[in-house]
Amino acid sequence: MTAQDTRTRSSSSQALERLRELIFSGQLGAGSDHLESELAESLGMSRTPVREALLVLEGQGLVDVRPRKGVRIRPLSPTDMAEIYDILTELESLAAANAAEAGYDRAALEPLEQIINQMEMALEQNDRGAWARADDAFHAELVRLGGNSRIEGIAQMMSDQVRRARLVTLHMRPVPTRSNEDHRAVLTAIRKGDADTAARVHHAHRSAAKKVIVELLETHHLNSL
Amino acid sequence: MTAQDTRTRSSSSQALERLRELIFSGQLGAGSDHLESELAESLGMSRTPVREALLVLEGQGLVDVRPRKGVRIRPLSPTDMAEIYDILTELESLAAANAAEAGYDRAALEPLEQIINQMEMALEQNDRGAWARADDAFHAELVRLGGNSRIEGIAQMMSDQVRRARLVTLHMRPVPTRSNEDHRAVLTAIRKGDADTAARVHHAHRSAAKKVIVELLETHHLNSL
DNA sequence: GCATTTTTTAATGTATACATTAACGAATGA
DNA sequence: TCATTCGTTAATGTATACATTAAAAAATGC
Repeated sequence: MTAQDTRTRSSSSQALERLRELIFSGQLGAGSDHLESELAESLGMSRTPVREALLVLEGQGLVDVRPRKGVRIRPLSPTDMAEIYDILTELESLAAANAAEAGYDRAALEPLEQIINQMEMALEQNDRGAWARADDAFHAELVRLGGNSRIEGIAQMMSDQVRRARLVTLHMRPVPTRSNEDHRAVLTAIRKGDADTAARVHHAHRSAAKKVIVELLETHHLNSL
Repeated sequence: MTAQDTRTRSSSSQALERLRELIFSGQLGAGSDHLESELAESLGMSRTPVREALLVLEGQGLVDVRPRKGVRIRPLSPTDMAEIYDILTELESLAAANAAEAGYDRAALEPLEQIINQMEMALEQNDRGAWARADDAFHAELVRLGGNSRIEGIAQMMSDQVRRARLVTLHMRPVPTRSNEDHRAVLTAIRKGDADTAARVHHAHRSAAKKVIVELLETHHLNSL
C-alpha cells in the first residue's frame, strides 16, 4: 500500500485513471460519443475534473474533444497502426542501442531476462494474455534501459493508443514463437555492448510485427478499432 | 484574415496561445514559478481557462504543474537537449526515407527547395534570425512530406521544447554553412527516391547538430535554459 | 534556545451558476 | 415544395464561490 492509497486522490486524477480504464477495456467503445455531463454523472463527480481529465486524454491521443458533439473515443485505423509501429520501431531501436552502450552489468539486465522467461512460459502454456502483458513489459523495460525519458513517455503514449486494437488481434495472430528469439538476441547484444546489433535486431523485430498486424487489420477490414 | 479572426476565440485557446508566446519569448523565464491567479489576472480572464491551458502545456512538456508551488516554466538542461535531438534525429530520418519513397513530383517538393533557397539567402546576408526560421521550416516541411501525422506532432512538440535554448545558442554557434549542403543533399535523395541516402544524410546532419549544440551548452555551463 | 504541535494562511481543487453558441427545428415567404 | 430566417434548445465555455489542503507562522512545552 503506497502513501497515495491512504490519502484521497484528486477527483481529476481519478477521472483520468477511470476513463483510461473504460477506454482500454472497450466499455467506452471506439468511435462512440459522450457528453461531459454523462461522463461526470457516471463517475459521480462534477464536470470540472472530468473536463480536465478529457483535456489530458486528448493530449495523449485517446479522445477527440469536439465541441457540441460530445467527446469521441478515438478509433484506430490500419494507417494509424502503421504510423505508431513505425515510431515505436525507430525509438525503441535507439533505446536498444543506448542500452547496449550504457554498459549495464548482469544485475541491471536481470529484470529484462526475467521478462523474457515469463514470455517463454506463457508461450508454453499457450496463455496469450500473459504473453501480451510480458511483451508489453519487455518493451517498456527496454525503453527504460535506454535512458531517454522522453522516449519512455512517447513509447508509453503510442502503446496506449494501440492497446485496444492489440487486444482484438491478439487471438487472431499466429503464435509469436519468433518474438522470443528476437528478444533474446536483443538482450544478448545489449549484454555484449553491441549497440549496432541490438538496434538492428530490434528494428527488424518491430518491422516484422508491424507488417503482420497491419495486414491482419486490413485483411479483416478492421478499419476502426 | 481567417474566419477565426472575426469571431471571438475561446479564452482557453487564447490563454494557450499567449502563454506559449510568453514562454518562447522568455517573458516567463525558464525555471520561474507562477500562480494560476497571477497568470489569470495578467491575461485578463478567470482561472478556469488558464488552468485548462496549463494542463495542455504540461502535456506538451513546457511547464510543470506543482500544486501549491506555482506552475514552473520547465527549464532545459544539456541532457534534455540531447534527449530531444536524439528523438528528432530518428523520427526526421524516417520521415526523410518515407518522403523519398512517396515519389513526390517536382511541384510537391518545390516548397522544400524554396526554403533551402531562403536559408542560403539568409546565410549570405548573415541574418541568423531568418536562417533559424527557415531551418525550422525545412524540418517541419520534411516531416510533413514524410506523411506520418504523429511524427509531425512529436517533432513539433520537441522543437517547441528547445525553442528558447536554440534562440540563446543561435548567435554563439559557428555559421552553419554545412547545414545547407546537407539539406540540399537530403532534397536530392528524396527527388531520386533514394530512401536510404535521404535517411542516412539527414541522420548525420542532425547528429552533428546535436553534438555542436550540446557541447556548446556544456562548455558555457548553460544548465538551465 | 530548540523542537514540536497547533493555528493560520494562501493556493489549488471542485461544484455550481451562468453566459455563450452551434445545431436543430419551426415558421415564414416565395 | 423548398429555401431561408429566426427562435429554441442543449451542450460547452467561463466565472465565481466554496472546500480542501499543504506550507508557513505562531504558540507551546521542554
